[in-house]
Amino acid sequence: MKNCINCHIRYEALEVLDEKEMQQFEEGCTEVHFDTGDKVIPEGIPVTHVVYLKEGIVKVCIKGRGGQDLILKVLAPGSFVGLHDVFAHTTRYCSAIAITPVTACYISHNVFSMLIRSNGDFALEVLKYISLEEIDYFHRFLNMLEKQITGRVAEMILYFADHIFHTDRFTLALTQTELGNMVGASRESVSRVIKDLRKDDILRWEHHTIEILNKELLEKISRAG
Amino acid sequence: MKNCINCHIRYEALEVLDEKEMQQFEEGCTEVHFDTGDKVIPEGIPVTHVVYLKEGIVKVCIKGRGGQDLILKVLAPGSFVGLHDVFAHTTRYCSAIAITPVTACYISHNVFSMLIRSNGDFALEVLKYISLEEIDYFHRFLNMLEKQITGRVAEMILYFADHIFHTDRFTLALTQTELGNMVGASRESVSRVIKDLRKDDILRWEHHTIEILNKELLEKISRAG
DNA sequence: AACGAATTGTGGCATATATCACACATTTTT
DNA sequence: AAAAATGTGTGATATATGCCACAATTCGTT
Repeated sequence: MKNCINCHIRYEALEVLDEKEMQQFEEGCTEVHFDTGDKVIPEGIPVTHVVYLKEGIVKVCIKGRGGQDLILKVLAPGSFVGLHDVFAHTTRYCSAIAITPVTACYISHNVFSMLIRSNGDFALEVLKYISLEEIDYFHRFLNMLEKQITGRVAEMILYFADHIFHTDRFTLALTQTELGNMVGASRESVSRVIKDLRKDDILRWEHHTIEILNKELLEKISRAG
Repeated sequence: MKNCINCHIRYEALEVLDEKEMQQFEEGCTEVHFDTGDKVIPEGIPVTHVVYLKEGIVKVCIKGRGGQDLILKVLAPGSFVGLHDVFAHTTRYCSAIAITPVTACYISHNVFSMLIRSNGDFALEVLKYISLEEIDYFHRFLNMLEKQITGRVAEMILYFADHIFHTDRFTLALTQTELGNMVGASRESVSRVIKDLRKDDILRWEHHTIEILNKELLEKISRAG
């Protein structure tokens, strides 16, 4: 099972590792399975491992006041989960919850740091990963500020289709309350936007299965805000 | 002038460099001066240098639609300016503008990358810097979402006092329109909040000089939102 | 000093969205 | 299968904040 060398979903930056380093990586790596709803990373625990998402979808959350979470991001396979926490603190700032069955690789923090120390190209790749992620958050930030809810919801749906599921028909195990937490809106507002999108035949939305019927228009709505 | 070894505002992670590396760093480093309003980093230009803020204050912006900028952050001396851009892209995603006279160190991108490659501890320090910055943005993100404008403005003022100027009386060369761009509010709303804070003797605000008169209450307002 | 340009203060109005409320549907538990 | 819990749809109402407008002030330039 533990076979990073032949893993085809593995982090592409591993290419820069030589054979011996790859072996060290593999030895520090453990595959873990989670069911839907499980905490892949609980909030506040000590950072001991780098978590890499191999299969399934997770949501990354931070706690607001009033106990309600903000969903920072939804991650698809091939992403690190909360990598920033590894270098920043000794405890976890973000939590991550599986919203489908998940297979994750837990890579020992020590091994990961050692590889960064010993292989400069690997260090640069990790820096690139975190930097791109940060810039990605700027995008979200900006979008939340300058668009109103219709546009934000439209963009979110497109994000799921294009970046997470890679298809225009997918099943999303998130409640409307959670979707609200993702775009900074109330559950009711999200519901109303979806109603309109359905009414105009832009979307099919049954239970948790979503299908984009008129992508062009949805993109237009997203852009217009 | 160019004397990183004895520079006392220098990035603390430079401690991990040995003498030879420090010398390489110094050789790749150029001090540059800017007047208020100058672009320390113009948007969209190729990334050639790491920029370190030695003296003065800069604002970091990204362009929204409609041409109006969002101010991502205001930086105090001892910070890197747009470090994420260095590793993420080949061109600048963010711009940075001096809001006081500024002295910045331009460190050749090549030298910086070389040091990351050759000194693993340095690489880890840089990773830590970027990670902490990213988490800091999560804070701002969350605050904007769950607080309303009064709380956001209060928090912004406290941020300036505590993290940028390190005193409760300071001169801030930003217009209210810009303050609005920082907290995601209109110029008028910012103006009204300031009016109230002045009326209640929490703040003195003359021209661009701000003095916090009742910090306890201001903190309470910031927390309450 | 003097003019125009930019910034700020404030009122009134419009509106997007939160909040409350409750019916209905759906899923989970017993 | 019944009951309980959870999630969803949708109306009514309240409100924070944006937008427009105009006066007052400050700033910058000649």
